[in-house]
Amino acid sequence: MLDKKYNAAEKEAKWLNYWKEKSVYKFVPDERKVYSIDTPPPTVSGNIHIGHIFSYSQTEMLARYKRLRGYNVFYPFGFDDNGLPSERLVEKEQGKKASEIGREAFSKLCYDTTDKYEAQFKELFSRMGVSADWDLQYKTVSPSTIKISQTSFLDLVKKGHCYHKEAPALWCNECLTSIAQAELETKTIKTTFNYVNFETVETKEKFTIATTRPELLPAIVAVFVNPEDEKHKHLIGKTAHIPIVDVNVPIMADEKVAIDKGTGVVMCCTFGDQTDIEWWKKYNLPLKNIFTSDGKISASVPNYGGLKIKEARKKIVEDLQNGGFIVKIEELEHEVQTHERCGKEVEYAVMNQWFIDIMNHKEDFLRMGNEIKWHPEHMHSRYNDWVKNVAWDWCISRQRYFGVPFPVWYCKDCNEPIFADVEDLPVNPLQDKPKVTKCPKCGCTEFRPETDVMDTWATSSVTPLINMKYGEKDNYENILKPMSLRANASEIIRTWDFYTIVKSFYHFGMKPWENVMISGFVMASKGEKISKSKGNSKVEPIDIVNQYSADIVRYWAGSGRLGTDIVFSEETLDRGRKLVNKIWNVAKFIEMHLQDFDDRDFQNYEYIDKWILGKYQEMEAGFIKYLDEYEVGLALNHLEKFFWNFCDNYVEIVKHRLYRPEEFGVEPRYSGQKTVYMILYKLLQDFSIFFPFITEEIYQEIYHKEKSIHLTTIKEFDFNFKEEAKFGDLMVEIISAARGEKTVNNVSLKTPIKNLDLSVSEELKKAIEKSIKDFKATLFIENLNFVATCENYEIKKIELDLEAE
RNA sequence: GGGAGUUUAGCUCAGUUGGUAGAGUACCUGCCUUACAAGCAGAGGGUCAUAGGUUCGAGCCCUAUAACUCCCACCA
Repeated sequence: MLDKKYNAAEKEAKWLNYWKEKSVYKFVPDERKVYSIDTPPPTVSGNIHIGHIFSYSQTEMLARYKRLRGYNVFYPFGFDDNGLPSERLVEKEQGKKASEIGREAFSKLCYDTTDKYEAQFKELFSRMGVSADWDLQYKTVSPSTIKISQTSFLDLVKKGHCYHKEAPALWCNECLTSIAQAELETKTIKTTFNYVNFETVETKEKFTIATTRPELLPAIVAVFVNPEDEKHKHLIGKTAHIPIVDVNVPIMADEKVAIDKGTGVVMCCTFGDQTDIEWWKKYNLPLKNIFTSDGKISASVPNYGGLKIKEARKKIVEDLQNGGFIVKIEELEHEVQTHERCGKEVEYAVMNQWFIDIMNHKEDFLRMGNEIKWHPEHMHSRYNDWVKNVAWDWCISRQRYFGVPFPVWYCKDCNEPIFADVEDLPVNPLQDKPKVTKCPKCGCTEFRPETDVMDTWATSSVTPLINMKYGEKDNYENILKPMSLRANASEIIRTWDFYTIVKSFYHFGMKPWENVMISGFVMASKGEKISKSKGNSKVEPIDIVNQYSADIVRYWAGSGRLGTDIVFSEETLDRGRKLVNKIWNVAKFIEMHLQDFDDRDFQNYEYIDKWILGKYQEMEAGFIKYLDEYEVGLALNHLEKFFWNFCDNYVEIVKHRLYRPEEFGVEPRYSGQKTVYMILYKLLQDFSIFFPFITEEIYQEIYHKEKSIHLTTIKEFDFNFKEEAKFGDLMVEIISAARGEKTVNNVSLKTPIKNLDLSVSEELKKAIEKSIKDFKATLFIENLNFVATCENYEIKKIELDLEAE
């Protein structure tokens, strides 16, 4: 028998253990159709917050739904531990920079630290009942994933989609590495707009340029004006003399210059922004690299060498002012590009980097996006916007330590890259030697290893390959190409989703997944995002789970609409608590009445039983429809509504029949038993998606002691009880009205009704007559009188027996 | 500047093809009812952001506007 009170902590621990022991969620290929999920490997950021629970829960529920629908669900779990996020975490914990710790020691610290946090993450996700097959767990720096990343890299090199080139790249002088466009975050900052006078060499004519970055004056290589600019076009072709740094540069024309922005005259520096790079390439301008990699002015720059960028800015402005070159200085708020990992402004640096070709295949990536179904659909436009706007090839090399090494050496003499053989992977060029003994190009016998490592996303973008054990003998390539579902939050559409599509297209010429499901964010309060830096997550996930139980926290996590932000809400948790409690109580009630029940074929249902069976069938159709659209929250809502109707109306009606067969008959009682037996079974299945623990407890107690509810499948009813569903609802309305009459008279619902006079339609009258005993018993009616006919129904008189009190 | 989303009861949110506006919660009232007082029954509470338009009829469709959120582009 079910316990009087449900002890969530105890039962949840028990079932976690049971599922693990019985390998309930283990993926074993068989004849069933596979539903495969490409789970986002969470970044091991050292900070687990409530948002993690939210974003993984909806996917988790979908996995459970697909399992109930008979799919063989492939549901792996991974951790994204390589790369800059982990490095920054370690630097923060150690209070030292990676460069101060040393490459090897630092890498070891990274491994230890990520292991520690991974264990915490895994613990939390397990506690939440995530039904992943933990045997499929991976991390993005293990030998096997390094091997896959390196294989992917070599494949792209071989196919000509990945190249090594000295080119300007985005540079973070806080993290001391190049970064990719996708890692940029715009930030509004306050700065000054400085109007500086230049003059032409030829005519000594003064003209003004406006700049926010005067420290770039030593890097100036040209001045541009718009060819249509009446005020300035006469300057074109002349030479500008730059004050302070005392150099002469050509004045050139380009239609990209906005006449009404600033003064309409722009200085081109190598490099201040992306337009500079464009012009540099287009007009073949010289290169003046004035920044060091750690954010200072190069020693070679007179007067300003060695200063930090901001210091140099201040000093140059002072010098310009002293020289009388400043016309005016305006306060300005503008947006700058910062590195999302550290928030510092980015610069540009010309270095040898590995790039993956993006620009030549944008059309293909858009086509891939079109072939994928996006849920919700409008998230597709975020992908499209990004692909259309991306302006750089993807720089995948990072001048960091903790990541996947490039399987590459270079010839010491001619710099020819020497690639490892695929069969030798994984390799670490810092420790391993190339197979060849001399450079195939120049014959030199000495090599230097590539010291850069790959970008985090270069590895995260091969999760489908990791899942399919790409390159191994017994791989899942044929069942996971493409995978069924990718699920993640909207913020990483441009990184994780995009790069994965890029790689899948280059490797296989096809989309990586059939469906993409995008979740919203958890907001700390309305309009305020939970973020690591703000530390505004008010609750610790594990505390919440301990306080409410995993099932109840899942109720909150599952209640949002797909793609819509959610606020952490105790009210929602309370609602979940009530629901779970109700499920327990009604199960107890049903179990009590099933003690002598044996399940056999039965057709002769009572009218009101047909009503609830018909209602269930209606509900189930909608429930399935929502879930097929990935709308987990709406499905839950829909199910919940039916459930309360079942408890408050159906159970109240049928209970008299269940308690008193001597009065209502043995077969009508059986009809009720069979009905609650079937409906509870289905409710448990449906709720098992959201509440895997309590449903398992009830299921095993009442229905099956040997098998997990999570291994059952849904079989839809094929009743035809539409009419009963309709007239039953009308009866419930009448019952409700009669209850209301008792309530307004401040009497208990048990108070007998001496006379109930109804005017009803012929059809409703028939329906009531068919369920007359149930109807009268529910309301404690002594005399039910049909006094007239009308369209639906009308309650003519309710006479309560107040004496009976 | 371009794009996307949101705006419905005090609060959190549903509202499928256009047909009298919904749930939960909170507040108020009553009821210990052979599962559940963590419950049950009931009441009040809304100019569906604003302004136009289409339509016999608009929360829903069209146009414009506003506020909030997000993405992209803007470093001269």
